[in-house]
Amino acid sequence: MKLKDAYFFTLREDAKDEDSVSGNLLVKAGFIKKVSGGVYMMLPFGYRVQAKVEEIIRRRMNETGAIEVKMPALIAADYYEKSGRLSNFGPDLFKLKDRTGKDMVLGPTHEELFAVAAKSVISSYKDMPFNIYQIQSKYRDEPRARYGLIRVKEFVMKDAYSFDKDEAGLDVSYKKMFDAYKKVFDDIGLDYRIVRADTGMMGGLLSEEFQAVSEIGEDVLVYCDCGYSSNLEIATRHKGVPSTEERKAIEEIPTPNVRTIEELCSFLGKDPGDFVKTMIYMVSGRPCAVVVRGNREVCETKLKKFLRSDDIALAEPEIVEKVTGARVGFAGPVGLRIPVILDEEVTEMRNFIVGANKDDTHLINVNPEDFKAAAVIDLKEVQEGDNCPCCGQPLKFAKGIEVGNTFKLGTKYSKALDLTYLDQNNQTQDVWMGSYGIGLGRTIAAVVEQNHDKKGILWPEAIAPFKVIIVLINGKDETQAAVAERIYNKLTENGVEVLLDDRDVRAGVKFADSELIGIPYRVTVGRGAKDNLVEINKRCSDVKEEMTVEEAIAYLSR
RNA sequence: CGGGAUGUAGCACAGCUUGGUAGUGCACUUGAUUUGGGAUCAAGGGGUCACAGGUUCAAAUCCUGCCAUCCCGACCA
Repeated sequence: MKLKDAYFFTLREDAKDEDSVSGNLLVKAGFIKKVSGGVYMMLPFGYRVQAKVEEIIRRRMNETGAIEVKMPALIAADYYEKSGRLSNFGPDLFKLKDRTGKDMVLGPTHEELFAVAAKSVISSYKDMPFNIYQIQSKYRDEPRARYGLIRVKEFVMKDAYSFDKDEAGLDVSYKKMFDAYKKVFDDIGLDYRIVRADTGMMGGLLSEEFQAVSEIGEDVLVYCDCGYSSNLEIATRHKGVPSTEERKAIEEIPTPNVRTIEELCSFLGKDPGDFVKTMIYMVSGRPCAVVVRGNREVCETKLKKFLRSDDIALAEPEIVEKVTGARVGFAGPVGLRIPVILDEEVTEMRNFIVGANKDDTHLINVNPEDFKAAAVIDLKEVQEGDNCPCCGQPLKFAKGIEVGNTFKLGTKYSKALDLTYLDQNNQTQDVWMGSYGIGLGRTIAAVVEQNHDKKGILWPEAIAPFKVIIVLINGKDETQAAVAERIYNKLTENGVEVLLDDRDVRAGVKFADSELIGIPYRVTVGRGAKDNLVEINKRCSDVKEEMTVEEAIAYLSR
């Protein structure tokens, strides 16, 4: 591509409405342009990068034997009604009507249609396994779009679905996809980590996330040198050592207007870890107390899983008062008449402090024997430094951007969608499904988050929009122009993707733009041209190397 | 959905408190001088001041409404 007559622009100033480094750089460098909140145009260079990512994914998918299809984005709502997801997705789903009033949705993900597609081919156990996938736009009405391409309302996703006759088959299909995903992200050159994740209420068997390590990541990754790796939502810790402290007599103490753990700590001169806090939740309309150590957070994912309900929320103050008989801030497990779910860590504690279910009052020297727990489970979030459940070493935390997810769905899904086959014994069986997604825009944004400097983007060669940019210093100098043209033609002939900056602007502008857009190799054609010499430098280093035109062509054609 | 901030030329902003009919930098056009790290000088073009009402002789400015964008929150007792 020659820049002079191309559709190309960059911005000199930061975009005022982009909050992330990647969003800002992609906008400044002219790769994307915001249309409205969470909706972007893909401009030529951005589109080229996306095409590169697509090709890498396509190659790795096809290697596994997966076959590409393309589903519509506009889908009759019936399909989602049947699967129960119309309500499940709730407000995140884009809903619309056609002119006859028929309800339609813009697909947020495509299990339904893929199941429909699979039905056409599956009737016998002999019809499996197979895997079909697509690269297509998804629509989700995010409550808050942000971070450039990272959280958007319309995005391109690769989604694949595997169909097997039994669990062993699913394991094989899953492993294939899992390995292919590693190759995809290795090819792209992303720094990522694979973590176990919650399977959610759709009832899968296993979910693993591919997380690009990044400070702006919205997920917390918990890991250990021993190999343990998990999303915070389901991470656990190694059990602690029970306290051997002698039991003391329970005692009521006045704590006027002390409502928060922090206030209580300064009031009593204790640490949050000396307290046990009690939170009143509403679970499908019924109150329930959740009890964890004072310096801990409740993990709602774990709670939901235990309660087998998605419908949980902290109770309103009025309910808390009704249930505990005290204002918010003084709830405790002793004497409560609602079910108490206790975090296992509390059973290791002795003589702790809890709310007394009485205004301005707490109890000290409380022990687990002093109240009844309906259940004792792990329902807290782990913290950095907690002991690894596998090896006991301190756990480490990192933040990640979820760029891919692999999912063993099992049969629950096919049951809901009535996807069955006949086995060797002429018995109807459920199909075992897996689903696998990669967010293209997120992947691109994550690459930029991980690969940039003050001057701009540093694309890994695998997904750079061009491999080489030729900076023609003075286009009016016929020798320079001829040399640049010769290199451009020769490289193009050799199959190298090359960009020629033949614009009639000053050299400084061309240098700055070449760095902003992050092309891996730059050829500078300037004063050396008359001696058949050019300069080469890599975007990722400051070293300039002078060589002859022929040497440069050979070097860049490798 | 709750709280906050912002909407003025293609981009980034000033002007608003104290109403008097719009400005700066970059970009753009023309000319000259420049020409290996975002040039200089000169002369220009471009804005129903987000939108809709209201107050006023007069509104970018004050009032009301509305839309959009961004931030924070949307669970810690």
